Amino acid sequence: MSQTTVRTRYAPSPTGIPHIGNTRTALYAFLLARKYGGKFILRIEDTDQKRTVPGSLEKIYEIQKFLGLTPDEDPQKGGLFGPYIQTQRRQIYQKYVQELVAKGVAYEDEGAIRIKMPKEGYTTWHDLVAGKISIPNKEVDDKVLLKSDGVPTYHLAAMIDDHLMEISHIIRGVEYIVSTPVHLKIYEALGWEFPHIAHVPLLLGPDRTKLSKRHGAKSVLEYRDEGYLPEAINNFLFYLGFSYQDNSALLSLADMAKIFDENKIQKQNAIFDIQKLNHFNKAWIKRLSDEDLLERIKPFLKHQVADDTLTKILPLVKERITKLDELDQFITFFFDRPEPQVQTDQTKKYLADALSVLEKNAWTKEAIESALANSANEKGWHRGDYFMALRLAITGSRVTPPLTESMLIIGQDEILARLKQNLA
RNA sequence: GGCCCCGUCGUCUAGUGGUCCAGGACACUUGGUUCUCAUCCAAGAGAUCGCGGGUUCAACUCCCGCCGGGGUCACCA
Repeated sequence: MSQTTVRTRYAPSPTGIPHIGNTRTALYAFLLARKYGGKFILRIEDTDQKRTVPGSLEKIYEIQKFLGLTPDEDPQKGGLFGPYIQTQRRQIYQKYVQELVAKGVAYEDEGAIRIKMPKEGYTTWHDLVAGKISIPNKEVDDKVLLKSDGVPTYHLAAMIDDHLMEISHIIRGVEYIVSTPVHLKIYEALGWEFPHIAHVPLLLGPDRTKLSKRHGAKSVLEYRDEGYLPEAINNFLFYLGFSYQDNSALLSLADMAKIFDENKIQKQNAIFDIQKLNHFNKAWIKRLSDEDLLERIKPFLKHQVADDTLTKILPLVKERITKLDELDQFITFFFDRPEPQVQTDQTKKYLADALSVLEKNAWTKEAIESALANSANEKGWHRGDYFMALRLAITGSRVTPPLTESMLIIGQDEILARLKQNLA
């Protein structure tokens, strides 16, 4: 490695939308490159044509863009080591397969080329995550390197590419641990120096089984559509397998890159805990500036709301929502007059009183608040009950943003109308 | 099943022989602030450190066995 720059890669196969566990691995690869001022490469491993799902590539780009995990080199923007799509590199692999065969490290078998693995001894390496790993060679069979149709398998293509693209750190999932001896063998046979390697653990579902599509594992895109912020997702993923301070600090990608340590990635599988994600999302929403939140919330609104109105509403609700998609329902009463509530004799008294107060009162927060509170006090009424009756009549809900501020936004005429309607 | 990896509160973790009858965070409970909710503040509950043996004056920390979980055994990645 020595003086060479750090280059990491995220190499998904376009066989569907990567789920959030894969994305965590991508995040770590990204952070490692950023930490050392290196390069982060996105490479597409599409050697299994049969499993390729159309549209996957676009989704992969979409996820990276959404999270801000921008590659320095990828199929779109290119780079010095392209092409970055393996099926476009087929001729490159041929040369190395021949070299492997010539050296007696690989052999033909029914039209395919297999690597010849030793039958005894152990293959041992230092894994950045697990430490020393040792696998008996007899457990590793002669993997196919080049399929009979001339297309390379992962084992061959990924290793040739990692070397040619000068990858300094291979960061991938634990499922590749057992085939690492094959990869080491290829590097060794070709006389190349093996990169640092880290096998990061899995993300498990709440039932402790591997997160997968059939267990409802979602992609980042689905979380985005529910109203999770990219900042929150990154922050959550970062702490799921890495520890820093109190494990709840709000960190930007730049912050994370600074403190990330490839030697301190957790060894054990982590369980996906939606509550922790929710915590980060809520915290990040709260931290967003009103202007920023305004733009981000728009795609989630069914109501047509003018910017200046939304600007007034946002401060009242931003620390009351966990996800962006919760806001719309929360602010409905600002625009739609709720159905009249069922009133008791007592709540009618409250509303009639409030109506008489509000009809002639100055229309400011302080004036409304004190007038209403004073009136309730004079009658000897419980303020909470009094305001709740008002809240229900005006918003149709027991859980709302602050009442007086909301009233100001809705406007005096409409407020009076709603009260009258409830008294009718 | 063979091989490999892992095993501290529900969850994410701190912890590398004594300062840990185990600390923090999220979630949870309670109280305070408050017109509701949320925020914020405070307090609390929650882990016999997977189990059993060793080694040691002393182990969550070292060794062995067991159990549990996961990964992998494709011309998939």
